Amino acid sequence: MLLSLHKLNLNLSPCSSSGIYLAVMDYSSWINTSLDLNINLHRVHEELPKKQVENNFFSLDLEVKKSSVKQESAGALAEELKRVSAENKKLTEMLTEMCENYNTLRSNLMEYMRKNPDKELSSSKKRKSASSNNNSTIPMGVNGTSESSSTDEESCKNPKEDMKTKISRVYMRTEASDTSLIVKDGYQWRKYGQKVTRDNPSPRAYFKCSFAPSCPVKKKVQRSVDDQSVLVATYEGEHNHTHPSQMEVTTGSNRSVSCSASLSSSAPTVTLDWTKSKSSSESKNVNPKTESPEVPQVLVEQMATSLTKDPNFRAALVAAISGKMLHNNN
DNA sequence: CGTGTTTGACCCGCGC
DNA sequence: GCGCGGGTCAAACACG
Repeated sequence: MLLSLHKLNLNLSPCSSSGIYLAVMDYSSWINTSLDLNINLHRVHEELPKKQVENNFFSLDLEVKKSSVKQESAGALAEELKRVSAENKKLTEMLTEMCENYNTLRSNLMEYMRKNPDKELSSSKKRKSASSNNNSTIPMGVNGTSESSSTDEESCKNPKEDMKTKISRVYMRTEASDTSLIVKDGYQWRKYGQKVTRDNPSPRAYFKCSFAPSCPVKKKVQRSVDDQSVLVATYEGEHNHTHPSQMEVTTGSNRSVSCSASLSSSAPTVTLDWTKSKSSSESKNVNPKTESPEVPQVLVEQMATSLTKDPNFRAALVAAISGKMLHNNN
């Protein structure tokens, strides 16, 4: 079980801002996965002698080794370890399969979107000269993040540019008290300006992709004039580079999970950054691996909270770690 | 010291 | 031509 926990290295990476819906879908599936894992964890927890497990975990000084564990119970533990390892292997395989399915689905979706880029545009073209803050219908996603179709209201002002740059808009619900204009989309942005516009008391922040000038993408982030808890991010252009988290994966670096070095690398990796605190500055999260970029922060925190609050999960973690220790001591 | 943010100044398009 | 407003620049500043 410990092994599978270590292998949880979430790779949800929409290639562009238009992938946020996808990320939401994926994440819900991962929630289900975690629930399954919890169920299994619970079983492990029940089947292991809790008291002994906790002793093993909290006394790190080889007392465990010296303690008078009878050979019978040691044998039972070894058997249990074997069983848990098998279960872990099975879970890892399930996880692998799930990730493969996810990747297949995602690539299919990307392919479809690439082949049908005009379908959404055509509908928006019917709208005529909407106001610059058209919030009449804000589609909210599961996690409060959503995206409207690419708008052409800017193209009315600048038709030439619209031929080259793709403009999309993303709405993201945040805490109204949160004054930071941060939209976590996974990419790294460099803020280059901020303005208070006439039609909205909230300041508008201007960002460039940190890969600029090679990557021409810009984004503007401003709170909705109607609902201060909604951030409106307007993206201009398309990234001409891979997603930072994908780059991490492709380069094969794996720095995030300290205990995973000894594990086989066949399984997909999921990184849930539980240590990440609310940062006041998006760009300070320079480590794309720990950023869990396209994963909504709230969701991550909820998952982390639910897991860490779950006594079964904690006990199972204790069991797994102590099991590992025992295994190493043998 | 390098990198990113802040913020006032500047540029430019648009309407009058 | 002038003023307004949105967008960008770049020096100063903050931070690790």
